[in-house]
Amino acid sequence: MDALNSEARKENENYLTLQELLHVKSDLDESCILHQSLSLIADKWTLLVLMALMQGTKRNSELQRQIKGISPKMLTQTLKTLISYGMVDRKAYPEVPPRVEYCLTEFGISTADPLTALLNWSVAWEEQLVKLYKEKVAR
Amino acid sequence: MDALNSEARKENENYLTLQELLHVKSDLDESCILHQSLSLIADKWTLLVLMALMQGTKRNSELQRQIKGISPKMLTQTLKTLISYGMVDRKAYPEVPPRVEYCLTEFGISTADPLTALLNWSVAWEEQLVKLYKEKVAR
DNA sequence: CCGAATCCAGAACGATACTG
DNA sequence: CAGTATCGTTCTGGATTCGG
Repeated sequence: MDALNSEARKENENYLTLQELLHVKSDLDESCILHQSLSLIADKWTLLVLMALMQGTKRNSELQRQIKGISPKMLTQTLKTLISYGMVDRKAYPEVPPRVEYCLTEFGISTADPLTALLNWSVAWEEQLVKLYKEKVAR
Repeated sequence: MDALNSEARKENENYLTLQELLHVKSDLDESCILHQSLSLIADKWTLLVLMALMQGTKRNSELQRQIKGISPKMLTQTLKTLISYGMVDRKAYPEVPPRVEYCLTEFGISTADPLTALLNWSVAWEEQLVKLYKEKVAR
C-alpha cells in the first residue's frame, strides 16, 4: 500500500503527488486546486451527462432517455453549465422540427482520465462504497 | 489524446475503462458506482480534511487551524461522517484537558489514488479551471 | 479542549405547465 | 423536439450558544 506517494507511477517526470502539493502549501482552503476542480463537476447530474457523451455525439432526447430520472430542466441546466465550462459543444440545426446535438470538447474528453482513476478505486472498494451509499440515502 | 480508452495504463489486466463500464450498463442513474463514490466525498470540506490527514495523525485543534474557514461544527460533522465511512480513526485519551487524535485508515489512505489522478488533471488544465471556478463563485 | 444543539439563510433540486 | 418559467421543497452549511 503505497498510495500516498504513488511511486509506482512516478516514472513520469511531471507526476505530482498529494504530499508534494501539501509540502508547497500546507494551509488548506477553497483555493486548493483540488477543491476547485472537484466542485465544478460534483453535482447530481454532471458526471452522468459527461459519461453519456463519452459514447459520442447525442441529441437532447437521447440523453433524456439514457439518463434515468433527470428532468428536462436539469438536463438543460447541466448542459448549459458544461458548455460554459468549455467541456461540451452544442450544434443546432435550423430544421423543423428542431435538432440539437451535443458532444464533448477536448477538455470534456480529458475528464475521462481522473474519472477512470476514480472508477478503478470505486471498483476496488465497491462492497464498502455501495453499503455506505445506501446508508447515506436512507437518511 | 487517448483519454477515453487509456491504453497507456492498460498493462494492468484488471484496469477498467469508462467505455467498458458503459458497455456493460448504458443506462445511467444514481446506481452508477462512479456517481455513488463521488457523492460520498464531494461536499465542501471532506476533501480538505482527508488531505490534511494525509500528512499524518492530527488533533482537532490542529485541523481547525490548518483548514482555513471551517467552523467547529463542520469540522466535527465531517470527521464523524468520515469515521462512519471507515476512512478515519478517532482516538480519545482520558486526560484533562481532553485530547483527541484523528488518523486515516487503510481505506482513507486509498483515496489518495483517485485524488492524485484528479490533482494531475487539475494541474494540466489549471488555467482553465481556476478561471471557471472564479466565475462560479462570483454567482 | 472537544463537541452537541439550535436556529436560519441560501442553494440545489424537482414538478408542472407553457412557448417557438 | 428543444427549451423556458414559475413555484415549492429539501438539503447544506454558517452563526451562535451551551455542556462535559
